[in-house]
Amino acid sequence: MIITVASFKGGVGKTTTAVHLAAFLQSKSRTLLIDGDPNRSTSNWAKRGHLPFKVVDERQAAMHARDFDHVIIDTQARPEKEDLEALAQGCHLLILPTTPDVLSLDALTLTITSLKNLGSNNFKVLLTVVPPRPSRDGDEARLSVEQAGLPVFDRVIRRYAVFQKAALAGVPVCNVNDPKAKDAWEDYVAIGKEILDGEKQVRRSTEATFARAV
Amino acid sequence: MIITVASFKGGVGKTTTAVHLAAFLQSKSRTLLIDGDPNRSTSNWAKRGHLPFKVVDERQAAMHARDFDHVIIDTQARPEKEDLEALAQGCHLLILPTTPDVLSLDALTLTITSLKNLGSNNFKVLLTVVPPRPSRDGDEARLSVEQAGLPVFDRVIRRYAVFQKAALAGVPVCNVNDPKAKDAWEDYVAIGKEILDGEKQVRRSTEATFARAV
Amino acid sequence: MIITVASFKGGVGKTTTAVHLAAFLQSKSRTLLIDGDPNRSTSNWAKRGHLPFKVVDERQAAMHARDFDHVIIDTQARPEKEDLEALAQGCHLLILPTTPDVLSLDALTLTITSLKNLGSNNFKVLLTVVPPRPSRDGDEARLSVEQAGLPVFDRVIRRYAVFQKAALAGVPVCNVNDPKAKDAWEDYVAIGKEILDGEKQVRRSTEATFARAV
Amino acid sequence: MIITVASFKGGVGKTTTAVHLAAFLQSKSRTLLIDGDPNRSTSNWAKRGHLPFKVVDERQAAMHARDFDHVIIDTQARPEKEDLEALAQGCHLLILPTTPDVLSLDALTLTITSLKNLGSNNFKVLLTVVPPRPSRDGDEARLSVEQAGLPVFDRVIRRYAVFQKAALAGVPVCNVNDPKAKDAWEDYVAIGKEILDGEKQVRRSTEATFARAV
DNA sequence: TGAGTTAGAATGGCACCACCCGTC
DNA sequence: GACGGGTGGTGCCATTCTAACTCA
Repeated sequence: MIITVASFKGGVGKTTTAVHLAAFLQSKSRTLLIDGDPNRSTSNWAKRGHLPFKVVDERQAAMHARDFDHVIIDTQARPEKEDLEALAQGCHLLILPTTPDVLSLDALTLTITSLKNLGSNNFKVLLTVVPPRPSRDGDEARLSVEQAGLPVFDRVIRRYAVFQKAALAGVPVCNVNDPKAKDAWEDYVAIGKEILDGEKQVRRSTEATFARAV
Repeated sequence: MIITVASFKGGVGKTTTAVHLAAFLQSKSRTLLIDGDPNRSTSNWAKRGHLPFKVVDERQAAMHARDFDHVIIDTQARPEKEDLEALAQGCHLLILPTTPDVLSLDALTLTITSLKNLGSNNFKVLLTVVPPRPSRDGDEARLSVEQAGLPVFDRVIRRYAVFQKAALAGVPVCNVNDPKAKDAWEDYVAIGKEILDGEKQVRRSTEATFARAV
Repeated sequence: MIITVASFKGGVGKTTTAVHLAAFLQSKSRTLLIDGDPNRSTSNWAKRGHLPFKVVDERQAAMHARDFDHVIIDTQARPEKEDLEALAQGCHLLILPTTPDVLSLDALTLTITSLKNLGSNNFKVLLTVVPPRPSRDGDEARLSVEQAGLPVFDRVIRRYAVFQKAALAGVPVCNVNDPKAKDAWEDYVAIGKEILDGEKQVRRSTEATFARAV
Repeated sequence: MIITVASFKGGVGKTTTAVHLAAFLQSKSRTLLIDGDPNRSTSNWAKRGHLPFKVVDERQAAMHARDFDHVIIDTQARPEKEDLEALAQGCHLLILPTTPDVLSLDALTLTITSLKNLGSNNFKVLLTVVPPRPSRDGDEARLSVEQAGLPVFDRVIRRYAVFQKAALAGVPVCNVNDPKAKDAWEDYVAIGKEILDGEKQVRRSTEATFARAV
């Protein structure tokens, strides 16, 4: 499965998302992370410590892609509208992490609408860096995104300091010694399961269609 | 005075910084904000409510610039290394807002070092979205930036929910009805004063040099 | 006076026009050329030789604009429809150089019509790279543009090899040692005069309106 | 086999080389061309007419790479020194097309030397746009490159107008109706055979090494 | 004078850090 | 002595309550 992570704004946990989804998928099957971000943020993460999967430069994508079952692509920060379509067509699932603040949601809805109009249906919004209750930011953001007619992951990624600790240590959050590490990791595990479930569902419906056709 | 706000990552409060510095300077003298961000984030902020200063498109910069005493330029999100030099030369002060997390600081130090080597000395780092104590993130980030030999503002911008409220309302934070509005606004007032003090100091030293020369 | 030069296709003499109008206006008053083309074509022209006016990067526009009487803006190659309006509003006169071939004229009329509908009336088409008689391309192109209801400069810029020589040498044509240099330069002088005459006329009518109002 | 085509200057036939090598390899086995050039020159070529192989955007590389035996990557125009190493590591063979003029050769030797020092040995220079005899440019260029210790293809690509005709028609030269089409096509066929021979040789030596090891 | 509105104060929940303590 | 778990303190955020103010 090929998953692309893209965002219109930085600082929304794009790299964190790419790293942790790769970590989750690696626990299921051979996974490759392609670092397409010009700041090489994923490669730097790996360099500081150790990530349990292979990370390669985007210019080496074609060479390595065929040797892995899952490929996560961490893209550049600010895709143009026209880039989006290309990105969506280059993967099975396009994940768009977004923080629940006005500026990010603005940027999201403005640009995504064009994607929806293009007929792409292989993308999903992921709410990240969600502040703890009693802040209702997460719920409001979800509402706003759903009202725009965009698909959203059921689970959100909460704001935990342990994610920064993990970036500093160069490991995924599950390998950090911290009381909150488990909670943080479970957020991504839940997202990973949503992804795999979604894929199964797609396959089943495809097979059903195929069976009917026969 | 011409001030440019630029950053390597989004979501670090670039737009918020541009808007509030413009609001502060407007209280001193006629101020123009040039929206150079491709998502037009500043223009959208203004559209939702009312900002106490003029906002124009970057393509109209040359036309309006001469009518104002202060000009704030909100640039695009991800300048290349080579862009940075051009940006620095196009203003009296280049402000680089940064959040105190590892990924942002990485991006900052990597790219800025080249600026320092180029001999530019008209830039200053601004720590933004700093989490409250007892988190020591702000202090650690300051230390890290200072050790890299980069100039930093004394004051930092703290993480307050009221900033998002202000963005939503389309006004500067000082015009929001909220118990924390005053605290948030004072952070930017303090930065504004640091800027004006710095400018005075530069002028004084320039005049002194001139006087000596005569 | 602020003049923007924009075009929908490359290779229509956009840079050549910007450079020579700046050279003409500099002979009247302090003139600045802003290089807004991503390939930095004007800056490269200046780098190869010497231009009799100041050339700056677009990102330094706000800083320098106020120190000059005339500003010529050489924009990026391929503006979108929505960009056009912004460009038109950011200057006193928008010049659209066009070669007299079918493809260029097509692109021109299609896009400009929207400008006309927006009520902008501060733009003018300039026929460039016009082949010598007996080719009637120039006349036909003029007819076609006028029938579309678009304002055109009376004079056209003829196709002269000396323009390429000038670009190579990094100087305006008037400083090239060539028998045709004078003819080529006079084309731009005539355009420059049309521009200044137009401005005077506008001023006179504005003053007349004002007098009547009083 | 994964082949990357890169060059330091534009106008050296990078796109032409990528297209025709892909056309040749397609006649042997399933071949994919990845268009990594920001101006989408290859995609545009394909759009004008029809190319006998699949062309995809670089952002879709990971998705499609695994379904083809050969992959040709047409990279961006102006790689930095640091990019070169990454490019070389991302392919089995890095082809560097160069025209036999002083400026190009200069740029080539300067930058390549670093590659050679890095120990990369999977690259080869291809002389392109070589003018016909009696010009000795081709021979001199080959001499100069060989003296620099760089590997060069035995065959060169000659300058034929039919290449431009092919680009305009959106097909490979072999599908153009022109007396010179056969000659032009044979140049690339010869290069293609050199590449496949080289690969066989590498495989044989690898197997020999392996056999010895056993 | 009463009702609605608004500003300020108090409360509870959560996340973070620091400290303490027990165990190996 | 090092590591892990538990506890307390601080600060932000949202809610609720209360008090004062406005307007009819």
